[in-house]
Amino acid sequence: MNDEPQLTRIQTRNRAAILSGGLDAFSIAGFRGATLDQIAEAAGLSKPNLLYYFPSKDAIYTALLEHLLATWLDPLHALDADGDPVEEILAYAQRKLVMSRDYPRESRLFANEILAGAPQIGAVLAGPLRELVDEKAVVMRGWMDAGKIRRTDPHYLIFSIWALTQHYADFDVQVRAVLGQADPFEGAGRFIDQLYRSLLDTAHDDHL
Amino acid sequence: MNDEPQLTRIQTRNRAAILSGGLDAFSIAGFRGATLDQIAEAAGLSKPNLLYYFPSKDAIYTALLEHLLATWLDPLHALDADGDPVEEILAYAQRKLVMSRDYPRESRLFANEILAGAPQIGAVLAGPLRELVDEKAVVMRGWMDAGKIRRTDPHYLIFSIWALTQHYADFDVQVRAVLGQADPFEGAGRFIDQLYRSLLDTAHDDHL
DNA sequence: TCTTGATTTGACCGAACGGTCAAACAAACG
DNA sequence: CGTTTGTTTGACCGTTCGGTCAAATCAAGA
Repeated sequence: MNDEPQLTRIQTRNRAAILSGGLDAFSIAGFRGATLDQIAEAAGLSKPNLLYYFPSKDAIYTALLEHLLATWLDPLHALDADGDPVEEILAYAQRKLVMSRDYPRESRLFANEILAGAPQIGAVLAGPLRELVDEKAVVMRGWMDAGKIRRTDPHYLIFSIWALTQHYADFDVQVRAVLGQADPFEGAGRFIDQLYRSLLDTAHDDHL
Repeated sequence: MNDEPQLTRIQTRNRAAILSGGLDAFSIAGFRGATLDQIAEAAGLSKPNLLYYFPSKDAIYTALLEHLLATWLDPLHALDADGDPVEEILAYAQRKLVMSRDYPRESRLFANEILAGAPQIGAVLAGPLRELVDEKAVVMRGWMDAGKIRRTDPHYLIFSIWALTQHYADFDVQVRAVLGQADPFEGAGRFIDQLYRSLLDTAHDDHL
């Protein structure tokens, strides 16, 4: 049942350090561009010691992707069919934006994997991810049929939320270069709110 | 004046093949992840022959980025302060989307460079790009002051267009995995149109 | 035709790569 | 304390990396 039966303190500490170092390296340079020496230095370990805890570079990368995927879809999962439609979608977008703010390395790791053609997680995209998206698309279509939000394509709506929120993690360097020093996430949150409210709210144009 | 005074047919053909092969390799794996052997094979040349036309891996990468930057900002440049505000912004978004459809490798090359921290084009982002964005933000603010489009933050509006359009090039694999086989760009164009029309149009809620 | 310059390549270089291994070292526990 | 298990590392291996070079080949004009 339990994959990791007993871990010593040292194992827990060093495995975490390796995963953090690997996240640093892979999220910047991708799988092929990152090196074990970089990861070892970031983790504060020697390269052979690193390979004492993980059998290969691949294993570190796979562990990171698995851990990522385990939480990456939570915000969409939490979209509640019984909640207020506009507020549910807005809250989903805000959750995704918070993830971009708090876990930018994870977002960039994901982006690098997709850019490389999703060699590791391609099956997840075409399987569980697609099913989840389709399920939530049905929910949204129900809201549209009920006249609670304006009619639009639910799949592209979800894509737009992914794009808008992950942009602030993946293209952080560009955003900050254009905006100057300020923290972009507050303004981004406000804009995204306004954008989807004006798209989804039926109060504005329908029965006035 | 002219950087490349005379190029033989062979030089023209082989330089183009190398740049295309480099674009393939760098856009998938990033600068560090791509190898000269990959580029040489994609270009149909031997590695030493490749280095006869370009002095180094860096030179290929730099040439690609320079060529990219020369055209990357054209769609935003074309945003006309004297045109119809809503249609200008919509047309800009559509131009960017067409670039994602027709030049996905260039978009992914750019994405990889930014993800890596923009080591080569950081100065361009903080310089010419920022100035261009600020200039167009002033134009948009003028439109808002004149009541021609709804008031919002011009910088985040531009970011949102970048995010929404480049997403379909950079995350193409993911989009196609979720949608199935279909071509995503037609639907994306429709959605983006609807999205920005509902955000920007003042006809709906203001003076009704 | 011959010659000259442009092009191509096999062989090679030192460095960096992912990974191995035996030996040294530290921690826990009786 | 000694022993046993867990941990760390220096030295090393084969491969791949970016890049070099002299020699071979090709193209084109006199």
